Amino acid sequence: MRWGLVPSWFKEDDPSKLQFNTSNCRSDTIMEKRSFKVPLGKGRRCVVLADGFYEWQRCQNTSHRQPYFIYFPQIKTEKSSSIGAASSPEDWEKVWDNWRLLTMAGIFDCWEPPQGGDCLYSYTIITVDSCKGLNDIHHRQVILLIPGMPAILDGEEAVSKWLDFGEVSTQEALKLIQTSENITFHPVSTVVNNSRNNTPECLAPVGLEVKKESKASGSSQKMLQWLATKSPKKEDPKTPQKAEPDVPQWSSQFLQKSPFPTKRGGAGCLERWLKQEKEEEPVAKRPHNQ
DNA sequence: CCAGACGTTGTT
DNA sequence: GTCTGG
DNA sequence: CCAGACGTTGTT
DNA sequence: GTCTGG
Repeated sequence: MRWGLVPSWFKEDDPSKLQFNTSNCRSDTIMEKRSFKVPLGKGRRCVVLADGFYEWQRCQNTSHRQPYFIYFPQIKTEKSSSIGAASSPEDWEKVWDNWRLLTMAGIFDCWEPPQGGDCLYSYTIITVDSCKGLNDIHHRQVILLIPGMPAILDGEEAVSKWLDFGEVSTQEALKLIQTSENITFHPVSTVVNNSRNNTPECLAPVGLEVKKESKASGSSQKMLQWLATKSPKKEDPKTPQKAEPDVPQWSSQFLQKSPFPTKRGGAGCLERWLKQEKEEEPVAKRPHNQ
């Protein structure tokens, strides 16, 4: 699925021409936004998985912005109870082996290219007010981190309910969209500032940097080396596929032939349902008072 | 009725 | 200053 | 969010 | 496609 919801009514021939941001969806106005309310009413709810996400702290009197990696608290290891610059590479290995992925609530839609072709599935991530923990005290310093954060579905039950469009009405599902306090974070290098950088260094803990880019120090150095060699790959660093001779408007990476392979009927049923835009839905009529 | 938007982040 | 690409 | 482009002619 | 603004 493509990040950035492309509404089903979008008229252009290339989804990249969408002239407004749909990467996120404010939970407080979700029912008054055409681009989100309609697919939500059709039960098009999804869950977005990620190791975590980044936020930048605005510092007073400087243009420097400190990035943080934010994620679910992880299972404790015998040696350390938290992840930080002091953690050893060994601890990190165990943590990564059992990493609990962040589960964020999203809404998706299906877009049929006007010129024909497979439907494009795309999604938006719902945002909520930031939690206390992200505006809290850290290293004796008050850090005012962020005003908003993604809506986190904490636990299997919340995830299941959010996905169960048949049994859980939009009204009920929206009750799952609230600020979660079950989150932790640590500062990371400004290497993450450039989105072209996609290396383990992006999420490695660092001491709060002071001025210029200081080299990673001591244990941090060792850990980075470990991350570079043994950590799970975040993406294939290989060269991008060379362009096809006759690829039309958008990159083929955004097109899926069949997001739900018709294996044993069940998925095919969902696939069929996804394409039926005119059918009455089994979901209760949406409420207007949230 | 028609025309035009349809959205979020953040803000010196 | 504003928009696109990642 | 941040980084980086923002443009046209014509082509080594 | 659906809603808002004029």
